[in-house]
Amino acid sequence: MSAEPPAAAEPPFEVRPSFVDEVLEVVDAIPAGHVLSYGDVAALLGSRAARAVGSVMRRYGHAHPWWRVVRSGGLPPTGHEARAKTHYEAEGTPLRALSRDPGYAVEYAKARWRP
DNA sequence: AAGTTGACGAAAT
DNA sequence: AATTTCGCCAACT
Repeated sequence: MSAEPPAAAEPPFEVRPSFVDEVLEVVDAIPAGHVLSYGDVAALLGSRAARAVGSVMRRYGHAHPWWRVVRSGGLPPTGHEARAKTHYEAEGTPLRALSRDPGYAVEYAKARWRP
């Protein structure tokens, strides 16, 4: 018998109908002076897709407080280091000087938003 | 339609 | 410590 066994295994997790909307909603909820990492945003959605969060932010984040989402360790978004620093100083986000890389980073342990 | 890329991240090498 | 590999999901080619 030849019938092909599709063996379609269903995902053990719920399928998110709109990952994009949920990402933007979380970002919009981060209070001024605080930050979340890309991975944290994904984790709040029950996912590990930190990269997908970055992809969403690049295309749709322009109308949202994109500077409140940082990389692991508090490094600002790639390609917008200087732009983000202006926002952090205006919001009083705790920063830390670095001797390398963009020259500064957010003090993630202090600035991290805990919902 | 299938593969590649990308504001990422942690673990393995 | 640096580079590579894998994971996740949307957008682009």
